[in-house]
Amino acid sequence: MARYQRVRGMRDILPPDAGRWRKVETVIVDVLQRYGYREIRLPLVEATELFARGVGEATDMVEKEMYTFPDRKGKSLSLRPEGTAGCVRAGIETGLLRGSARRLWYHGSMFRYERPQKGRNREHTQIGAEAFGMAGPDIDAEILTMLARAFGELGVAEDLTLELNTLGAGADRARYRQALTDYLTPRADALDEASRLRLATNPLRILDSKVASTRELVADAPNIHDHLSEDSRAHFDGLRARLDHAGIPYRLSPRLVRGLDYYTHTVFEWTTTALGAQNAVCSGGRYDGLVERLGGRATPGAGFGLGLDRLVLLEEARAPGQPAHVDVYVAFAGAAHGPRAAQVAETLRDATRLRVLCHAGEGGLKSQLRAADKSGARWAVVVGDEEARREGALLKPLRDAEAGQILLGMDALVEQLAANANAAANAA
RNA sequence: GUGGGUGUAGCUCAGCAGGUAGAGCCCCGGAUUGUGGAUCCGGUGGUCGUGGGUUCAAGUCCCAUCAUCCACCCCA
Repeated sequence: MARYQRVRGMRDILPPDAGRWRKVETVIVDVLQRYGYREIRLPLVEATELFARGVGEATDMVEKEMYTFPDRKGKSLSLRPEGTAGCVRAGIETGLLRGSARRLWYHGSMFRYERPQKGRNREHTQIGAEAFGMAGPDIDAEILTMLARAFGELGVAEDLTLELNTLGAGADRARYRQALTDYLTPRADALDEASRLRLATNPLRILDSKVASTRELVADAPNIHDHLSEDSRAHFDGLRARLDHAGIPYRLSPRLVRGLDYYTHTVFEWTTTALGAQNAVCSGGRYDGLVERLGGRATPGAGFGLGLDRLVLLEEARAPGQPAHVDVYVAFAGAAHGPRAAQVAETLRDATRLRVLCHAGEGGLKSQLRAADKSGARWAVVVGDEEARREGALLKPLRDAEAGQILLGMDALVEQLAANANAAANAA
Protein backbone atom coordinates (compact mmCIF):
# COMPACT_ATOMS: atom_id res chain seq x y z
CA MET A 1 0.00 0.00 0.00
CA ALA A 2 1.47 3.30 -1.07
CA ARG A 3 1.92 5.70 1.76
CA TYR A 4 0.55 8.65 -0.12
CA GLN A 5 -2.52 8.49 -2.25
CA ARG A 6 -3.87 10.99 -4.69
CA VAL A 7 -6.49 13.29 -3.28
CA ARG A 8 -10.03 12.18 -3.88
CA GLY A 9 -11.37 13.12 -7.28
CA MET A 10 -7.92 14.00 -8.66
CA ARG A 11 -6.37 11.87 -11.37
CA ASP A 12 -3.01 10.85 -12.70
CA ILE A 13 -3.03 10.48 -16.45
CA LEU A 14 -0.35 7.95 -17.38
CA PRO A 15 1.58 7.40 -20.61
CA PRO A 16 -0.73 5.57 -22.96
CA ASP A 17 -3.67 7.73 -21.86
CA ALA A 18 -1.74 10.96 -21.79
CA GLY A 19 -0.90 10.45 -25.46
CA ARG A 20 -4.57 10.05 -26.21
CA TRP A 21 -5.34 13.25 -24.33
CA ARG A 22 -2.77 15.16 -26.28
CA LYS A 23 -4.15 13.86 -29.54
CA VAL A 24 -7.69 14.91 -28.61
CA GLU A 25 -6.49 18.31 -27.45
CA THR A 26 -4.51 18.80 -30.62
CA VAL A 27 -7.49 18.06 -32.85
CA ILE A 28 -9.80 20.41 -30.94
CA VAL A 29 -7.32 23.25 -30.65
CA ASP A 30 -6.44 22.93 -34.31
CA VAL A 31 -10.08 23.41 -35.26
CA LEU A 32 -10.44 26.42 -32.94
CA GLN A 33 -7.38 28.09 -34.42
CA ARG A 34 -8.65 27.49 -37.92
CA TYR A 35 -11.71 29.54 -36.96
CA GLY A 36 -9.48 32.37 -35.81
CA TYR A 37 -9.77 31.79 -32.08
CA ARG A 38 -6.69 32.80 -30.08
CA GLU A 39 -5.39 31.28 -26.92
CA ILE A 40 -5.76 32.99 -23.57
CA ARG A 41 -4.21 31.57 -20.41
CA LEU A 42 -6.01 32.32 -17.20
CA PRO A 43 -5.36 31.81 -13.49
CA LEU A 44 -6.71 28.80 -11.65
CA VAL A 45 -7.55 31.00 -8.70
CA GLU A 46 -9.92 33.95 -8.67
CA ALA A 47 -11.71 35.98 -6.03
CA THR A 48 -14.69 33.97 -4.79
CA GLU A 49 -16.85 36.99 -5.41
CA LEU A 50 -16.23 36.74 -9.17
CA PHE A 51 -17.92 33.36 -9.36
CA ALA A 52 -20.68 34.27 -6.94
CA ARG A 53 -21.52 37.27 -9.07
CA GLY A 54 -20.81 35.78 -12.48
CA VAL A 55 -22.10 32.24 -12.22
CA GLY A 56 -24.82 33.12 -9.72
CA GLU A 57 -25.27 32.87 -5.96
CA ALA A 58 -28.14 30.44 -6.21
CA THR A 59 -26.36 27.88 -8.37
CA ASP A 60 -25.22 24.55 -6.99
CA MET A 61 -21.78 25.23 -8.37
CA VAL A 62 -21.32 28.29 -6.19
CA GLU A 63 -23.38 27.14 -3.24
CA LYS A 64 -21.77 23.81 -2.61
CA GLU A 65 -19.18 22.78 -5.16
CA MET A 66 -16.41 25.34 -4.99
CA TYR A 67 -13.01 24.89 -3.42
CA THR A 68 -13.05 28.11 -1.43
CA PHE A 69 -10.39 29.15 1.04
CA PRO A 70 -9.02 32.28 2.67
CA ASP A 71 -5.56 33.38 1.66
CA ARG A 72 -3.08 34.47 4.29
CA LYS A 73 -4.69 37.85 4.65
CA GLY A 74 -8.19 36.45 4.87
CA LYS A 75 -9.37 37.25 1.36
CA SER A 76 -11.73 34.60 0.04
CA LEU A 77 -10.36 32.85 -3.04
CA SER A 78 -11.73 29.96 -5.07
CA LEU A 79 -10.33 27.45 -7.48
CA ARG A 80 -12.15 28.12 -10.73
CA PRO A 81 -15.16 25.82 -11.21
CA GLU A 82 -15.63 26.98 -14.80
CA GLY A 83 -13.83 29.17 -17.30
CA THR A 84 -16.16 31.86 -18.53
CA ALA A 85 -16.19 34.11 -15.48
CA GLY A 86 -12.39 34.33 -15.37
CA CYS A 87 -12.18 34.94 -19.08
CA VAL A 88 -14.66 37.78 -18.88
CA ARG A 89 -12.86 39.24 -15.85
CA ALA A 90 -9.58 39.20 -17.75
CA GLY A 91 -11.20 40.74 -20.79
CA ILE A 92 -12.60 43.63 -18.79
CA GLU A 93 -9.57 44.14 -16.59
CA THR A 94 -7.03 44.25 -19.40
CA GLY A 95 -9.13 46.06 -21.95
CA LEU A 96 -8.90 43.08 -24.25
CA LEU A 97 -12.61 43.18 -25.02
CA ARG A 98 -12.25 46.63 -26.52
CA GLY A 99 -9.66 45.42 -28.97
CA SER A 100 -10.01 43.12 -31.86
CA ALA A 101 -9.12 39.83 -30.19
CA ARG A 102 -12.66 38.86 -29.56
CA ARG A 103 -12.51 35.15 -30.24
CA LEU A 104 -10.62 33.40 -27.47
CA TRP A 105 -9.97 29.85 -26.35
CA TYR A 106 -8.52 28.43 -23.18
CA HIS A 107 -7.57 25.06 -21.83
CA GLY A 108 -7.11 23.87 -18.29
CA SER A 109 -8.33 22.39 -15.05
CA MET A 110 -11.62 23.19 -13.41
CA PHE A 111 -12.39 22.20 -9.82
CA ARG A 112 -15.69 21.19 -8.33
CA TYR A 113 -16.19 19.47 -5.02
CA GLU A 114 -18.58 16.73 -6.08
CA ARG A 115 -18.87 13.04 -5.40
CA PRO A 116 -16.72 11.35 -8.06
CA GLN A 117 -18.31 8.94 -10.50
CA LYS A 118 -17.94 7.81 -14.06
CA GLY A 119 -17.02 10.80 -16.18
CA ARG A 120 -16.89 13.10 -13.19
CA ASN A 121 -13.84 14.10 -11.21
CA ARG A 122 -13.18 16.92 -8.80
CA GLU A 123 -10.48 18.23 -11.07
CA HIS A 124 -11.46 18.02 -14.69
CA THR A 125 -10.07 19.56 -17.82
CA GLN A 126 -11.96 21.77 -20.20
CA ILE A 127 -11.26 23.44 -23.45
CA GLY A 128 -13.50 26.44 -23.76
CA ALA A 129 -13.98 29.30 -26.14
CA GLU A 130 -15.65 32.69 -25.87
CA ALA A 131 -16.66 35.11 -28.58
CA PHE A 132 -17.28 38.72 -27.50
CA GLY A 133 -18.93 41.69 -29.09
CA MET A 134 -21.12 39.90 -31.60
CA ALA A 135 -24.82 40.02 -30.86
CA GLY A 136 -26.26 38.21 -33.84
CA PRO A 137 -27.07 34.54 -34.26
CA ASP A 138 -24.27 34.13 -36.78
CA ILE A 139 -21.68 33.72 -34.05
CA ASP A 140 -23.89 31.23 -32.20
CA ALA A 141 -24.08 29.27 -35.41
CA GLU A 142 -20.34 29.54 -35.98
CA ILE A 143 -19.62 28.12 -32.55
CA LEU A 144 -21.91 25.17 -33.11
CA THR A 145 -20.55 24.58 -36.60
CA MET A 146 -17.03 24.68 -35.25
CA LEU A 147 -17.88 22.14 -32.56
CA ALA A 148 -19.58 19.87 -35.05
CA ARG A 149 -16.43 19.98 -37.14
CA ALA A 150 -14.23 19.22 -34.15
CA PHE A 151 -16.34 16.23 -33.14
CA GLY A 152 -16.36 15.03 -36.71
CA GLU A 153 -12.59 15.23 -37.02
CA LEU A 154 -12.23 13.37 -33.76
CA GLY A 155 -14.52 10.63 -35.01
CA VAL A 156 -17.02 10.91 -32.17
CA ALA A 157 -19.81 12.79 -33.93
CA GLU A 158 -22.08 9.76 -33.93
CA ASP A 159 -21.97 9.56 -30.16
CA LEU A 160 -23.22 13.08 -29.70
CA THR A 161 -26.55 14.82 -29.95
CA LEU A 162 -26.87 18.58 -30.00
CA GLU A 163 -29.66 19.83 -27.80
CA LEU A 164 -30.75 23.39 -28.32
CA ASN A 165 -32.96 25.88 -26.59
CA THR A 166 -33.38 29.58 -26.03
CA LEU A 167 -34.01 31.44 -22.81
CA GLY A 168 -34.76 34.72 -24.53
CA ALA A 169 -33.35 38.09 -23.55
CA GLY A 170 -33.09 39.09 -19.90
CA ALA A 171 -36.51 40.71 -19.95
CA ASP A 172 -38.11 37.67 -21.59
CA ARG A 173 -36.55 35.47 -19.04
CA ALA A 174 -37.82 37.61 -16.17
CA ARG A 175 -41.29 37.56 -17.64
CA TYR A 176 -41.17 33.84 -18.16
CA ARG A 177 -39.83 33.28 -14.72
CA GLN A 178 -42.84 35.12 -13.33
CA ALA A 179 -45.24 33.08 -15.43
CA LEU A 180 -43.59 29.88 -14.32
CA THR A 181 -43.67 30.90 -10.67
CA ASP A 182 -47.34 31.80 -10.99
CA TYR A 183 -48.04 28.39 -12.42
CA LEU A 184 -45.99 26.40 -9.94
CA THR A 185 -46.72 28.22 -6.69
CA PRO A 186 -50.28 26.92 -6.29
CA ARG A 187 -48.97 23.47 -7.12
CA ALA A 188 -45.97 23.62 -4.82
CA ASP A 189 -47.23 20.76 -2.67
CA ALA A 190 -46.83 18.41 -5.62
CA LEU A 191 -43.21 19.36 -6.18
CA ASP A 192 -40.30 17.39 -4.82
CA GLU A 193 -38.43 19.05 -2.00
CA ALA A 194 -35.47 20.29 -3.98
CA SER A 195 -37.72 21.84 -6.60
CA ARG A 196 -39.85 23.53 -3.95
CA LEU A 197 -36.76 25.26 -2.63
CA ARG A 198 -35.85 26.38 -6.12
CA LEU A 199 -39.24 27.92 -6.64
CA ALA A 200 -38.02 31.00 -4.83
CA THR A 201 -34.40 31.02 -5.89
CA ASN A 202 -34.16 29.61 -9.40
CA PRO A 203 -37.50 28.37 -10.73
CA LEU A 204 -36.21 27.66 -14.24
CA ARG A 205 -34.09 24.87 -12.87
CA ILE A 206 -37.26 23.01 -11.92
CA LEU A 207 -37.83 22.44 -15.63
CA ASP A 208 -35.00 19.99 -15.98
CA SER A 209 -35.72 18.06 -12.79
CA LYS A 210 -35.49 14.30 -13.15
CA VAL A 211 -38.10 13.57 -10.50
CA ALA A 212 -41.01 11.86 -12.25
CA SER A 213 -43.79 13.64 -10.39
CA THR A 214 -42.15 17.00 -10.99
CA ARG A 215 -41.66 16.24 -14.65
CA GLU A 216 -45.35 15.50 -14.98
CA LEU A 217 -46.28 18.72 -13.31
CA VAL A 218 -43.87 20.67 -15.46
CA ALA A 219 -45.08 19.09 -18.68
CA ASP A 220 -48.04 21.46 -18.73
CA ALA A 221 -46.16 24.46 -17.41
CA PRO A 222 -45.87 27.62 -19.50
CA ASN A 223 -43.39 27.32 -22.34
CA ILE A 224 -40.52 29.76 -22.72
CA HIS A 225 -41.20 29.91 -26.41
CA ASP A 226 -44.55 31.57 -25.74
CA HIS A 227 -42.86 34.33 -23.79
CA LEU A 228 -40.23 35.45 -26.25
CA SER A 229 -40.09 38.96 -27.59
CA GLU A 230 -40.08 39.56 -31.31
CA ASP A 231 -36.33 40.09 -31.30
CA SER A 232 -35.59 37.02 -29.25
CA ARG A 233 -37.64 34.89 -31.56
CA ALA A 234 -35.87 36.34 -34.55
CA HIS A 235 -32.50 35.55 -32.99
CA PHE A 236 -33.42 31.95 -32.35
CA ASP A 237 -35.03 31.49 -35.75
CA GLY A 238 -31.94 32.98 -37.33
CA LEU A 239 -29.74 30.50 -35.55
CA ARG A 240 -31.92 27.57 -36.54
CA ALA A 241 -31.97 28.63 -40.16
CA ARG A 242 -28.17 28.80 -40.17
CA LEU A 243 -27.83 25.39 -38.58
CA ASP A 244 -30.23 23.91 -41.09
CA HIS A 245 -28.32 25.55 -43.88
CA ALA A 246 -25.05 24.15 -42.56
CA GLY A 247 -26.61 20.71 -42.26
CA ILE A 248 -26.09 20.47 -38.52
CA PRO A 249 -28.74 18.34 -36.86
CA TYR A 250 -30.07 19.26 -33.44
CA ARG A 251 -32.90 18.51 -31.12
CA LEU A 252 -35.08 21.25 -29.69
CA SER A 253 -35.14 20.85 -25.93
CA PRO A 254 -37.49 23.41 -24.43
CA ARG A 255 -36.56 22.33 -20.91
CA LEU A 256 -32.84 22.72 -21.34
CA VAL A 257 -32.08 25.62 -19.01
CA ARG A 258 -28.48 25.15 -17.79
CA GLY A 259 -27.33 25.48 -14.24
CA LEU A 260 -25.46 28.73 -14.60
CA ASP A 261 -27.24 32.03 -14.24
CA TYR A 262 -25.48 34.02 -16.91
CA TYR A 263 -27.10 32.53 -19.98
CA THR A 264 -29.47 34.45 -22.24
CA HIS A 265 -30.94 33.47 -25.58
CA THR A 266 -29.15 30.45 -26.97
CA VAL A 267 -28.25 27.54 -24.72
CA PHE A 268 -26.99 24.20 -25.95
CA GLU A 269 -25.58 20.93 -24.78
CA TRP A 270 -23.88 18.12 -26.68
CA THR A 271 -24.92 14.95 -24.91
CA THR A 272 -24.08 11.30 -25.19
CA THR A 273 -25.63 8.08 -24.02
CA ALA A 274 -22.26 6.35 -23.95
CA LEU A 275 -20.99 7.57 -20.59
CA GLY A 276 -23.64 6.62 -18.08
CA ALA A 277 -25.25 9.32 -16.03
CA GLN A 278 -22.79 12.08 -16.86
CA ASN A 279 -24.09 12.76 -20.32
CA ALA A 280 -23.01 16.32 -21.06
CA VAL A 281 -19.81 16.50 -23.03
CA CYS A 282 -19.94 20.10 -24.10
CA SER A 283 -22.27 22.91 -23.29
CA GLY A 284 -22.61 26.61 -23.52
CA GLY A 285 -24.62 29.41 -24.95
CA ARG A 286 -25.01 33.14 -25.09
CA TYR A 287 -24.45 35.41 -22.10
CA ASP A 288 -25.21 38.94 -23.22
CA GLY A 289 -25.51 40.41 -19.74
CA LEU A 290 -22.43 38.93 -18.12
CA VAL A 291 -19.78 41.45 -19.08
CA GLU A 292 -21.90 44.28 -17.75
CA ARG A 293 -22.78 42.35 -14.63
CA LEU A 294 -19.09 41.95 -13.90
CA GLY A 295 -18.44 45.64 -14.31
CA GLY A 296 -17.56 46.00 -17.97
CA ARG A 297 -19.38 47.99 -20.59
CA ALA A 298 -22.30 46.06 -22.04
CA THR A 299 -20.87 43.49 -24.45
CA PRO A 300 -22.61 40.48 -25.87
CA GLY A 301 -20.88 37.14 -25.59
CA ALA A 302 -21.24 33.48 -26.41
CA GLY A 303 -19.14 30.45 -25.72
CA PHE A 304 -18.85 26.91 -24.52
CA GLY A 305 -17.01 24.58 -22.21
CA LEU A 306 -15.94 21.18 -23.44
CA GLY A 307 -15.21 18.39 -20.97
CA LEU A 308 -12.07 16.64 -22.10
CA ASP A 309 -12.28 13.83 -19.55
CA ARG A 310 -15.53 12.76 -21.13
CA LEU A 311 -14.50 13.46 -24.69
CA VAL A 312 -11.39 11.32 -24.24
CA LEU A 313 -13.56 8.45 -22.98
CA LEU A 314 -15.64 8.69 -26.15
CA GLU A 315 -12.63 8.89 -28.42
CA GLU A 316 -11.06 5.90 -26.73
CA ALA A 317 -14.18 3.82 -27.24
CA ARG A 318 -14.19 4.77 -30.92
CA ALA A 319 -10.48 4.25 -31.54
CA PRO A 320 -9.08 1.75 -29.06
CA GLY A 321 -5.49 0.59 -29.03
CA GLN A 322 -2.36 2.59 -28.49
CA PRO A 323 -0.06 3.90 -31.19
CA ALA A 324 3.67 3.26 -31.04
CA HIS A 325 5.65 5.94 -29.27
CA VAL A 326 8.95 5.15 -30.98
CA ASP A 327 10.01 4.75 -34.63
CA VAL A 328 13.58 3.57 -34.28
CA TYR A 329 15.19 1.70 -31.38
CA VAL A 330 18.97 1.85 -31.30
CA ALA A 331 20.60 -1.13 -29.60
CA PHE A 332 24.21 -2.09 -29.03
CA ALA A 333 26.04 -5.40 -28.76
CA GLY A 334 28.44 -4.98 -25.92
CA ALA A 335 28.53 -2.10 -23.45
CA ALA A 336 31.63 -0.68 -25.14
CA HIS A 337 29.46 0.34 -28.09
CA GLY A 338 26.99 2.33 -25.97
CA PRO A 339 28.54 5.71 -26.75
CA ARG A 340 28.61 4.97 -30.46
CA ALA A 341 24.93 3.93 -30.32
CA ALA A 342 24.07 7.27 -28.75
CA GLN A 343 26.01 8.97 -31.51
CA VAL A 344 24.13 7.05 -34.20
CA ALA A 345 20.85 8.04 -32.55
CA GLU A 346 21.87 11.69 -32.61
CA THR A 347 22.76 11.43 -36.28
CA LEU A 348 19.30 10.07 -37.02
CA ARG A 349 17.69 12.85 -35.01
CA ASP A 350 19.73 15.40 -36.91
CA ALA A 351 18.69 14.08 -40.28
CA THR A 352 15.07 13.05 -39.73
CA ARG A 353 12.01 13.79 -37.63
CA LEU A 354 11.83 10.18 -36.48
CA ARG A 355 11.35 9.34 -32.83
CA VAL A 356 14.58 7.62 -31.93
CA LEU A 357 14.98 5.79 -28.63
CA CYS A 358 18.51 4.75 -27.75
CA HIS A 359 18.91 1.91 -25.30
CA ALA A 360 20.46 2.94 -22.01
CA GLY A 361 21.66 0.93 -19.06
CA GLU A 362 22.04 -2.80 -18.63
CA GLY A 363 20.83 -5.57 -20.84
CA GLY A 364 22.20 -7.86 -23.52
CA LEU A 365 21.29 -7.49 -27.15
CA LYS A 366 18.49 -9.98 -26.73
CA SER A 367 16.73 -7.97 -24.08
CA GLN A 368 17.38 -4.77 -26.00
CA LEU A 369 15.62 -6.19 -29.02
CA ARG A 370 12.81 -7.37 -26.83
CA ALA A 371 12.47 -3.81 -25.61
CA ALA A 372 12.62 -2.61 -29.20
CA ASP A 373 9.73 -4.89 -30.11
CA LYS A 374 7.66 -3.78 -27.13
CA SER A 375 8.22 -0.12 -27.91
CA GLY A 376 6.39 -0.59 -31.18
CA ALA A 377 9.36 0.72 -33.15
CA ARG A 378 9.33 -0.13 -36.84
CA TRP A 379 13.10 -0.52 -36.99
CA ALA A 380 15.89 -1.58 -34.73
CA VAL A 381 19.36 -0.24 -35.43
CA VAL A 382 22.18 -2.34 -33.98
CA VAL A 383 25.73 -1.22 -33.34
CA GLY A 384 28.53 -3.67 -32.49
CA ASP A 385 32.04 -4.75 -33.40
CA GLU A 386 31.35 -5.48 -37.03
CA GLU A 387 29.33 -2.29 -37.52
CA ALA A 388 31.98 -0.18 -35.85
CA ARG A 389 34.66 -1.63 -38.09
CA ARG A 390 32.60 -0.81 -41.17
CA GLU A 391 31.64 2.63 -39.74
CA GLY A 392 27.98 1.84 -40.11
CA ALA A 393 25.04 0.19 -38.38
CA LEU A 394 22.72 -2.75 -38.83
CA LEU A 395 19.20 -1.84 -39.91
CA LYS A 396 16.65 -4.44 -38.83
CA PRO A 397 12.99 -4.02 -39.81
CA LEU A 398 10.75 -5.22 -36.99
CA ARG A 399 7.31 -5.07 -38.59
CA ASP A 400 7.96 -6.51 -42.01
CA ALA A 401 8.34 -10.28 -42.09
CA GLU A 402 9.70 -10.21 -45.64
CA ALA A 403 12.47 -7.71 -45.10
CA GLY A 404 15.83 -8.83 -43.82
CA GLN A 405 18.44 -6.91 -41.87
CA ILE A 406 21.25 -5.14 -43.67
CA LEU A 407 24.49 -3.56 -42.61
CA LEU A 408 24.62 -0.03 -43.97
CA GLY A 409 27.01 2.87 -43.85
CA MET A 410 25.74 5.89 -41.95
CA ASP A 411 24.70 7.86 -45.03
CA ALA A 412 22.82 4.93 -46.46
CA LEU A 413 21.18 4.28 -43.08
CA VAL A 414 19.89 7.84 -42.83
CA GLU A 415 18.72 7.72 -46.43
CA GLN A 416 16.86 4.45 -45.98
CA LEU A 417 15.08 5.53 -42.80
CA ALA A 418 14.17 8.94 -44.15
CA ALA A 419 12.75 7.43 -47.33
CA ASN A 420 10.74 4.81 -45.48
CA ALA A 421 9.46 7.34 -42.99
CA ASN A 422 8.25 9.60 -45.79
CA ALA A 423 6.56 6.71 -47.54
CA ALA A 424 4.80 5.77 -44.33
CA ALA A 425 3.73 9.35 -43.72
CA ASN A 426 2.30 9.62 -47.22
CA ALA A 427 0.43 6.37 -46.85
CA ALA A 428 -1.11 7.53 -43.59
C1' G B 1 -24.68 15.60 1.01
C1' U B 2 -27.64 10.41 0.25
C1' G B 3 -27.79 5.12 -1.28
C1' G B 4 -25.64 0.45 -3.01
C1' G B 5 -21.22 -2.51 -4.63
C1' U B 6 -15.94 -3.29 -3.97
C1' G B 7 -11.05 -3.15 -1.39
C1' U B 8 -5.72 -9.89 -1.54
C1' A B 9 1.35 -9.17 -5.85
C1' G B 10 2.49 -3.38 -10.62
C1' C B 11 -2.47 -5.18 -13.39
C1' U B 12 -6.99 -8.71 -13.62
C1' C B 13 -8.63 -11.88 -10.06
C1' A B 14 -9.05 -16.94 -7.03
C1' G B 15 -8.88 -18.17 -1.85
C1' C B 16 -14.42 -23.44 -0.69
C1' A B 17 -17.42 -24.08 6.35
C1' G B 18 -12.23 -19.13 10.22
C1' G B 19 -6.40 -23.10 10.58
C1' U B 20 -0.39 -18.98 9.25
C1' A B 21 -1.40 -16.67 1.01
C1' G B 22 -2.28 -18.57 -5.02
C1' A B 23 -3.08 -18.12 -10.65
C1' G B 24 -2.73 -15.48 -15.19
C1' C B 25 -0.62 -11.14 -17.23
C1' C B 26 3.53 -7.71 -16.59
C1' C B 27 8.74 -7.40 -15.30
C1' C B 28 13.76 -9.90 -15.06
C1' G B 29 16.85 -14.12 -16.50
C1' G B 30 17.67 -18.73 -19.25
C1' A B 31 16.73 -22.53 -23.41
C1' U B 32 23.85 -21.83 -29.08
C1' U B 33 28.75 -17.30 -29.06
C1' G B 34 25.67 -10.43 -31.03
C1' U B 35 19.31 -10.88 -32.74
C1' G B 36 12.62 -9.26 -30.99
C1' G B 37 7.65 -11.48 -31.73
C1' A B 38 5.54 -18.03 -30.64
C1' U B 39 6.75 -22.04 -26.97
C1' C B 40 9.14 -24.00 -22.61
C1' C B 41 11.89 -23.33 -17.85
C1' G B 42 13.17 -20.34 -13.72
C1' G B 43 13.04 -15.82 -10.73
C1' U B 44 11.65 -10.93 -8.31
C1' G B 45 7.28 -9.28 -6.01
C1' G B 46 2.00 -9.21 -0.82
C1' U B 47 2.63 -6.75 7.14
C1' C B 48 -4.61 -9.60 2.27
C1' G B 49 -6.72 -0.77 2.44
C1' U B 50 -6.14 1.00 7.77
C1' G B 51 -7.47 0.69 13.09
C1' G B 52 -10.00 -1.89 16.69
C1' G B 53 -12.92 -6.30 18.36
C1' U B 54 -14.52 -11.75 18.68
C1' U B 55 -11.47 -16.42 18.66
C1' C B 56 -6.57 -21.11 20.71
C1' A B 57 -6.42 -19.28 15.51
C1' A B 58 -9.10 -13.97 10.89
C1' G B 59 -7.70 -12.54 4.03
C1' U B 60 -12.09 -15.23 5.76
C1' C B 61 -16.77 -13.05 11.28
C1' C B 62 -18.18 -7.98 13.76
C1' C B 63 -17.46 -2.51 14.27
C1' A B 64 -15.22 1.90 12.72
C1' U B 65 -12.47 4.50 9.22
C1' C B 66 -10.30 5.60 4.50
C1' A B 67 -10.28 4.75 -0.61
C1' U B 68 -12.70 3.26 -5.01
C1' C B 69 -16.81 2.20 -8.44
C1' C B 70 -21.93 3.03 -9.81
C1' A B 71 -26.34 5.73 -9.03
C1' C B 72 -29.02 10.07 -6.79
C1' C B 73 -27.74 15.11 -6.99
C1' C B 74 -25.11 18.22 -10.17
C1' C B 75 -22.59 19.11 -14.49
C1' A B 76 -18.09 19.23 -18.62
